[in-house]
This record gives sequence, C-alpha cells and structure tokens, in this order.
Amino acid sequence: MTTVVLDFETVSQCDLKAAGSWRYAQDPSTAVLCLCWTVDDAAAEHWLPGQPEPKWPLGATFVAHNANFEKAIWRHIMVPEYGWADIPNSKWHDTMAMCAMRTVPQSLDMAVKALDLPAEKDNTGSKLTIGLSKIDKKTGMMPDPAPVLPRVVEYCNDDVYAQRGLHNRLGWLPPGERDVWLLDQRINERGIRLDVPLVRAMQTIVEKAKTPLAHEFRQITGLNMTQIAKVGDWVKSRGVYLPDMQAETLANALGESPDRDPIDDLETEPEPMPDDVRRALLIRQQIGSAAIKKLDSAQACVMFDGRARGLQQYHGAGPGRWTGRILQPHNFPRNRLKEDDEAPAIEPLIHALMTEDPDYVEMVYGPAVAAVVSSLRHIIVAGSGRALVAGDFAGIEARLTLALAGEHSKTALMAAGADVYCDMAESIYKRPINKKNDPEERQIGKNSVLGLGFQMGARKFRLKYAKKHPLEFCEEVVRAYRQDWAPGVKDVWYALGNAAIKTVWDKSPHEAYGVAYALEDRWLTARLPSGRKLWYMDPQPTREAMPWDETDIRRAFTYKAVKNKQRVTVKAFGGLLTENVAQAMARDLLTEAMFKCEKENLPVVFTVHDEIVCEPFSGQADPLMLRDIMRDIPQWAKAIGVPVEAECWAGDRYRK
DNA sequence: CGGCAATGCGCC
DNA sequence: AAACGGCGCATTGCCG
Repeated sequence: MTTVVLDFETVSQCDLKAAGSWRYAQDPSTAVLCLCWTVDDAAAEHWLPGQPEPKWPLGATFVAHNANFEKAIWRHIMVPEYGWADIPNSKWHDTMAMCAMRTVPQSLDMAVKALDLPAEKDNTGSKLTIGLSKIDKKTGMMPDPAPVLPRVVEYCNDDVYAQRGLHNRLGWLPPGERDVWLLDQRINERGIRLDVPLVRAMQTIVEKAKTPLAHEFRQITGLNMTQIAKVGDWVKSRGVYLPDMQAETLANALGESPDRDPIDDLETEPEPMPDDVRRALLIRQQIGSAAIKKLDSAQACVMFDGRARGLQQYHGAGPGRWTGRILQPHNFPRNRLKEDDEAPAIEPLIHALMTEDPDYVEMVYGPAVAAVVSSLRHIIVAGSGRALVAGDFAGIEARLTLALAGEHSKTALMAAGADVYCDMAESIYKRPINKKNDPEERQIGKNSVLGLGFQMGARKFRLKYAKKHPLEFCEEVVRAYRQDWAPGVKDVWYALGNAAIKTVWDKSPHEAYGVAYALEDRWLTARLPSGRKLWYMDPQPTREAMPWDETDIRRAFTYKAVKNKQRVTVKAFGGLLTENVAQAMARDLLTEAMFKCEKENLPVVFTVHDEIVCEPFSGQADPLMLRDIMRDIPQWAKAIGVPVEAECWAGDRYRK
C-alpha cells in the first residue's frame, strides 16, 4: 500500500487555537502557503498555489499528524478553491491518534523526542511561519510570504520527515480502534449545533451584570477578581481564613451550605466576617466563574452553519476516553438553579435570558451571572428538524469495579434497582438508612461507593467528601468499604498491582481478573476483557517504600505519561491500575453503544465519558430506544456480570 | 511581548 | 495492615 505523508502550511487571520481546525479552514482569510509530502520512502516533494495538482498515487493512504487539520484544509480549501478530489476518511490515517493510543506525547516534537527518533524541531521555521499570520507592527499590514516561502517549504519538509519517522515507528491502529477512530472522525465532522443568539444574549447579560459588581469589588479590595492568590491574602489580612476561593469554600464561608450541622460541628461554623469581606466574597461568588469564558469559545469556534466541530479528541486520556477541546463539552457547569427543589423549566429560563435584561433574570432566577453559568449547557441545541436524545450509564465505573471483583451480592442489589448508597451507608453507620430521612448519611454512602473503589484513603476521602467529619470517621468509612461492604475490591488492587509488577520485573506476561499484562516493545500492555489493550510507556522496575512504613521496601514500577503538556514519571499502584481498567471498560461499553446508535438512526454528536448525546430526526427521538441500546452490553461485560443501567431523555436543548 | 510553569476550577 | 485520578482551559506571574 502506498503511503503519502503530508503537511500543509497556512496563513490566516483566524486564531487556530481558539477556533479549531474546522472553523479555521472555513475562514475567508485562511490561505495555503505550501503542501509538502513524501510517497513511501522517497524524498519530500512540495506544491505551491498556482501549480497544477500533483498526481497522487492511486489508492494511497494519506498520513498526517493531527489529520483533522489536513482534512479540514483539504475539504474547505483544496476541494472548493483548487478543484482537487476529496479524500474520504477511510483513506486517512492520523499519527496523533496513534500517539494517543500508545500514550506517546501528542505534540509532534515531544513524540519524536520520546521515541528517540532522529528529528529536531525547526523552531526558527516554526516562528517564521506563525509570524506570517500576524500583522506586521511596522507596516500595519499582513506580511508578504513570497520572500520567505522557500524557508517555509524547508520547515514543512522537516515536519513531513518527522511525521514519516513517527509513522514508521508506530504503524497503524489495530482494526477495532481504527473503527473507533473513523467513528470519532464522523462525530467531529458532524459537529454540535449551538444557539448563537442565546450565546450573544448571555454575553450581554454577563457584561451588564458584571461591570458594576467588578467595579465594586475593586473599590473594596483594590484587586482584580481573578487574582485569586492576592484576594486570598487580602481576605486573610482582614482576619478571615479561607483555604481557597473555590465555589464550595465560599458557599460554606458565607453560611449557605444546606447540609451543614452547626450544633454538631462548631469548628466549621462560619467565622463572623467583616462586612467588606462578606460583600467581596459574595461578588466573587456571583461573577467570578471562569466557565462564562465558554461563551467566547463558542463564538470563536462556531461555523457558518451554526455548528461547532472538532470538540473531541480521540483517546485523549490514557485509558481511551475522549477529551474535550475548545468549548470542551466535558466540563459544562451543572445547573445549580433551584425552583421548588427542582431545576427550573428550560424554556422560560431561555426566554428570560433572551431579554438581555439582567434585572429581570435576577428577579426570577437570582443573581444573573449565576443564572447564565447554570444555563451554559443549554447553548447546545438540536439542529432544525432534529432533537437531542441523550443517556448516561449510571455509576458505571463503580458497577464495573464491583463486578470485576466478584461482589455479586452488590451487583445483584444494583441490578434489582435497590439503593446501594443506602446499603453502603448502613455498613458505615450500622443502622437502617433511608433516602428520605437520612440524606446526609446516604450521601456519605454514595461518595464511598463511587469514590473508594480505587484505593482512596481516609485522608483523601475527608478532603474530597467529608471536610466536616473527623479523620477517625473517615477511617471507619474506608474500613467499612474495604472490610465489610466490598472486600473483594481490594483483592483486585493487589492482584492487578502484583501482576503488572511481576510482568515488568520478570519480563514475562502475568494475568489477573481477566486483565493480561505483557511487555511489548517499549510498553507494558494490559489486555482488557474486550480485547482492547492499554499501553503504559517505558515501564521501569523500582523499589518503593510503603506509605505506611518507610522501612517496608517492595518491588514496584513507574511509567511515563503526559500531564499538563509535560512528560512525567508516574508511580504505578494497584488502585490506579484498577481505575484505569474500570475507566477503560466503561469506555468500551460506551463505544459499543455508539456504534449501535449510528446503526439505529441515532447519530452521535458528542460523548462525555459515560454519556452519549445523539441528534436524530425529531420523529425518531426515542429515549427508550437509546436505553435499550445502552443496556444491550457485549458478551465480555455479560460474562463479568455487570448490571448496566442507563438514564435517558429527549429534548431540544442539552441539559443534565 | 511571547513562552512557560504553576495554580485554580469545572466536569466525569 | 495498605496510597496518589482523569482531563483542558484561563489566569497569573516569572522569565528572557
């Protein structure tokens, strides 16, 4: 098979980072500087605008790093402006997807370095090319690319060689993942319809509501609201101690926490607070949300047809989950507005926001910016003639973990629809618990079931879920989970940990709980019950002191991963490996359901880890159909006995 | 001014 | 007996 490795260089006044590849390619100011490519092992060639279309080898596969970009340029510029033939998705391959799957850094430069391939990033060429998209400050005009074009081609050639080296080193996606990637491409090209007039109205409201409050904040503190550290210092200087400026901390400090029990816990009673501090914190709480920046993101990436594309990154996270980009549908704030203890009806809320009148919004829904933040999800809508149908797997990672651990009495409870959070709470409190009379106890039970499956300890549990309880209580919660409620789970941690450690130390494969660890090339792989593999790069045998006893030194291992765009060494431990497996199995259930949705006229527009959002024709918007699809699990999942439940809904706007 | 690291904050 | 999560983006603050 002939392989063409290619790379475009372009100029534009559109901000690629903010807009994403698809919107960028559609921008009228975007133009191609050059296209460079190699055919198999031959030397690089290049094409410049004005030259005839190159003769592409018949049936070639086109390989690019972040093929989304090359595809977008090809479809939005080469096809309509230069009359080139389209290349279908089935003829594209993405080295970035390959890096993602193998947990190699996704940036070309870092990937090449991590794999010790012989290529250096041409920083000068990169800067020169980027500079062609920026207004020249001396002339006030866009620079003329012509004089530097040979240098740009040289830079582009280097990138093509780097990409080819990467491709030769990593090869192709395995067949199953190839299908997932092709589905990913379809979803990213389909895009998400945004309600642009609503986005504008929200921005107007935020602007109007924010200005006087931001001014008042500055009057009181002399600071900018976003200078969190300095605001913290100021608060402290006024005699109030706050560990951070997080929404929850502020709510507690301002005495708004509904579940607080002041008699029980005098220590955390909100301190009497000077009026200016109270007012400043109230303002910060009302308008300090960073999430409203999503409105700017939405404007920047939405295309001429009202849809935003390229919002999901294939295999962005180690266990295979998608990650969000640009608008990032993965972290929309949840709706915190309450009307009679329920989320308010959506359409009246949208109507109120569309008035662009913050006073009216405030009168009906409380502080206007908070109302906007709570409504952000609703900017995602169904296209015309269509509806949204969405569903999420209920507590899927906890269910998978319990099933894997053979805790069949617990999975049977779940399958029967019992309230396992109350069941867990009964193990903790050793008395009958019900949802109505013991909401706090049930919440502790819920956090335990969802949080303690991956070796979280008492300290962390307290920090995350139970700040108001003493450490001793959290120790008892952890003990109850590990000893009484689901004792099989800790066995999974130790078994997976030991199997992986033995594999790395003895360089021979070891299996536990249906997860088969082996060494392949520079990776430790974990074959899951679904047949898919997880990849851990550059595993190193180490010896580690145990956290509970520094004289207790045991075999362990580390591997390399990317965090915050940095390559870091990660210490493996059983709980982490178990979490990876649970996340990965949940992802496999998700993709399985996504394929079925596509077949059943429920085109997928995005997913959020355990949630699928589809956009069928209005007449086919049947949440029960989606529920059936999501509950229809593959054989491997049936074999471990995981009880799967999905909560589904249909509507015109995205919600939670 | 741009690049980079650290931090905060939102979700699953 | 027994431990650490996974992400992306915005902002700040420091550096050259």
